Amino acid sequence: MNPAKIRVTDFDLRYTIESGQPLTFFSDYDPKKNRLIYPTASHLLDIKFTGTSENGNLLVKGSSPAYAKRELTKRLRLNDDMKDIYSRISTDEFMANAIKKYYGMRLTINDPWETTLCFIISQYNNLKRIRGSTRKIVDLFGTEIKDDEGKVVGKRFPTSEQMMHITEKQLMECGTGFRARYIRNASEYCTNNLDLHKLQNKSYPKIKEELLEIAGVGDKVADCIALMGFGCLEAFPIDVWVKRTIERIYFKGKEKKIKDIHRFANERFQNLGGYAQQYIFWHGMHYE
DNA sequence: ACCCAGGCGGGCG
DNA sequence: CGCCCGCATGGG
Repeated sequence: MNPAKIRVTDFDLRYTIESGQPLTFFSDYDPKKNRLIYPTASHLLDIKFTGTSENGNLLVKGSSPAYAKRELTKRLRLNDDMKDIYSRISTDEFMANAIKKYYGMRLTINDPWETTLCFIISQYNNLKRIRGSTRKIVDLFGTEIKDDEGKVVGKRFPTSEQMMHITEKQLMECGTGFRARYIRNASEYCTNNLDLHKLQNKSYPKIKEELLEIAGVGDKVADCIALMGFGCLEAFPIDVWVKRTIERIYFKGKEKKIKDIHRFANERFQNLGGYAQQYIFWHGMHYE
């Protein structure tokens, strides 16, 4: 089958993949070739980027062109008008620099359950270890993905129901530490009490409210899931890097409460807090 | 050796 | 309520 060719503008595959979103944790990316192997629910997509961040193409193998286009348009938020978004979140020199440095970095939309797991694992953790743990879970317990000839080409994330049967000890062996208990609980809860897919078209406050019912999911993780699992651009997750960076840039290094930072971000970035946050996080983390 | 990481729940005042 | 603490584990 011919590869799908998708025109993209204001898009950078590398920054999008590497910027600490769930995609980072369970797909294979080769920066030299600018090529991504990405497991969706049913296919293993082989994605190659050519061109520049202003004007490029995605060449996608591994599925029909129609599927590839539909899936990636959603997952990589290809319909976002980045020029408009940038003009609205570029409120000062720091934001302008962040946008310039990581031009084309998109938010992504990931499977809600995968997103939930990734961000439960993320708490009080670092990117390298989050990646290691999630990959190990997929390797050990994931579902096989087959191509048209029935050949196994990769694995995808286990469902909550599949994960319900993984013991705490097995989860600990994946390096999840004290989060193993939360993972077990979330697997049960999202199998028996909360169907994440039914939150799909709900409002951000409603989605967050429901997510907070999962033991092991707090304010920050719920915002991450709302943003990267459900696409709520008004969510503004505040982790240590975002907090630290905002205090440094906008409050002369003075410590602020999470609540105050939420208020600040709401006033400044309005319903595009999620995008602003992604640039603050990634640029702030690599600052100096 | 020591400190920290895309935080959270529980316990205490 | 707000604040403080412990939590597993590997890398700097």
